[in-house]
Amino acid sequence: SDKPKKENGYVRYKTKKKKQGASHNCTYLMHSSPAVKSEPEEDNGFYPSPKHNKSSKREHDVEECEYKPKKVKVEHDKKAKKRKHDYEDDEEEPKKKTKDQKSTDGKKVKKEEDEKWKWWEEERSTDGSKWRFLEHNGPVFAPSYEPLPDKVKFFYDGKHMKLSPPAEEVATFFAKMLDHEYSTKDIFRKNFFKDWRKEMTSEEKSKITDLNKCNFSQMNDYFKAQSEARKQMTKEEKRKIKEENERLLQEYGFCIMDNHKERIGNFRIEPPGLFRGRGDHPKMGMLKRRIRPEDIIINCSKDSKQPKPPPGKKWKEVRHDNKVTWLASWTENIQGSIKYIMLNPSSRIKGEKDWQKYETARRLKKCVDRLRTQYRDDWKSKEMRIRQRAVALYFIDKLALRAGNEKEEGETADTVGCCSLRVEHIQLYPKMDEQEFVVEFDFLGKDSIRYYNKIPVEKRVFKNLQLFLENKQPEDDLFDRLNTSILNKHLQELMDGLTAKVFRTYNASITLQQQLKELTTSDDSIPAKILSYNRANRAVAILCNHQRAPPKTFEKSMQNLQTKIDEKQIQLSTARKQLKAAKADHKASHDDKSKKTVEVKRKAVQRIEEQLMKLQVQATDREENKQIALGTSKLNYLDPRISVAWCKKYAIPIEKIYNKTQREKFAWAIDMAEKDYVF
DNA sequence: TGAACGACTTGGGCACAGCCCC
DNA sequence: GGGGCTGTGCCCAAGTCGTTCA
Repeated sequence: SDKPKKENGYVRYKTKKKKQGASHNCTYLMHSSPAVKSEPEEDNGFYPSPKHNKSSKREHDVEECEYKPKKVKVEHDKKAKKRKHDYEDDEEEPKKKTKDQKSTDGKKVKKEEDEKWKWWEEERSTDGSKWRFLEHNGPVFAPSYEPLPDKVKFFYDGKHMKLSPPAEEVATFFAKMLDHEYSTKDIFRKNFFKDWRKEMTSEEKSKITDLNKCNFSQMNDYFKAQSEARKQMTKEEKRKIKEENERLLQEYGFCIMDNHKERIGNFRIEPPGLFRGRGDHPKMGMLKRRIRPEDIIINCSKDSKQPKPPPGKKWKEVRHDNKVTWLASWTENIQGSIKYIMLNPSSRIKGEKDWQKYETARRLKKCVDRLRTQYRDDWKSKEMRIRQRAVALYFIDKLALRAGNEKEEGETADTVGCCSLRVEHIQLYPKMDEQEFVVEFDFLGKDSIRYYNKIPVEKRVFKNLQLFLENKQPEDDLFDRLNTSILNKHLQELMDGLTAKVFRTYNASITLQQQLKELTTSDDSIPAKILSYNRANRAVAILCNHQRAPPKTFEKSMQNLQTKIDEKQIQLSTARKQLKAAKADHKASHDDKSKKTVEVKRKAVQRIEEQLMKLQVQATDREENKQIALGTSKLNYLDPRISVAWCKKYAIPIEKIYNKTQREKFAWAIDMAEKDYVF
């Protein structure tokens, strides 16, 4: 029997939660489960197909000669030397930079030169330091508050009331959000009002006691008018603003890191405002306070020119920690977490990490079969904790679920991942729609995005889930003997650097590679091939549950596209008739002029056919993409070398797949991947 | 040992620049 | 030249995971 011997007083691992856990469960399963026939590996599109597993000689060769930092951390030097060697055959090793890195002359490093900088061909330090030299100008602060003009009035209980500047500023935050659904939510209003009162003078506090009696409509109208005025600005005014932004970017948007001018990702400090959490966030509406220089910790080299705080102000601290990558940080007041200013994804420091991430996923590819065999075995373990770990890992692998850290109740929206799933999030169906052992998942994941899925699982998984659910309440943890720390510790033992999230990267990338192989036809036109690429990308986005709200203009834009298609079809039929007539004319006359006309008409038909096909492909793509966000997987989960190789193999310009920013981020991959690259 | 902290990646929404079409 | 649409980049919230603290 699958029934365990029950044991009380087990240790709970979920310590952060205040909720009571399941009343009891067992630590050891004293009776082994009946032998369950091992089911064949299902081909659900997530696992590599048997064909894929048997990597061909060619694939093997490619992998052997590639840029593969097997142990990225410890063999960085060797890797770099090997790469250097790899490049010697076909490419000149980049010239060594000779600038004095300790000099602020580094600023003079030309942008053009840096755009071409191939950091991936250089050796990196192995001592854990992230940089040797770092110089920057500090962050840009939010503009200070400008009081409203006198004509813009605030009313309380129907009477005009002049607010003190601090109270007025916070009131404007709310006034700006009147048209947003947020401002109607009880929690939002309650939190806002509580924090707003803290900014009021004692007189204001005694008068303003009910948010429902506050009238912000004049403020709201004022900001709408301002926004409208911005849209109506003359070209000259717009140009001036653009120039000012460019000046700020040039002054604060770059830093010098190890001799190279690097773009900073977010050099502006977040302005004050009302916190807008996602989903049912208990803190929505709270006041995000203004960040001042006294709140900022600056990180830079000891020997660099330190950023100057605004006149009369001081930084909280200036430190020189080269074990971290951030340039400045501050603590925000809502969650008490630290916010950072860091480099742009195109920077060396981010690129290296990204590259390393995909190399770890590729290492997983090599041992994933062994891991799968092991967790299947573990489904039969005598220990409950091992069974839970194995079933959770199966979900993470098969469904690309996130790890699911514990969260403090009442601090954030109630969302879960794999390890934090609760009984109420799954339903078991021994039989459903002709399928056996179906598990229905329904929960809110990251960003309160709903995850809903019904999947048939292996019998042993199903039986285990039934066991985990025994004697539990809906709000109890499904995996009460497991948390992400335990899971990751286990994974670390199985493969160096392996964590739950590596499975997501691995499954995403391998799915893209398989789908591209399956969907691409050499004879297809470029738009058709791009449709195939987007479909492969889409398969990954669906796997990772990357959803988006359908764009507000979706229906209209589809309609427009359909109108264009209809018009094009009419155009095509006219062109075809003309071609037919021209052919008949030529048949009768047999002269050169009519022959030429036939050619012209034939070309016209061809051109219109192509245009029509392009529009139809576009419509299909857009329709299929209605609620799917491709960006996240493209940017974070898909080894860019797969896409680059695909482009090279099918002669697709890389610009069709990656826009400018993406090309900058993936410069390393674009440079190194050849058409025969295999993930 | 578990909680808290810190550093970093991942994520969807939205404003707006810029392009296209009339 | 103007209006509308779309893609891009920014914004900043919300995750993951390793380290430090008590």
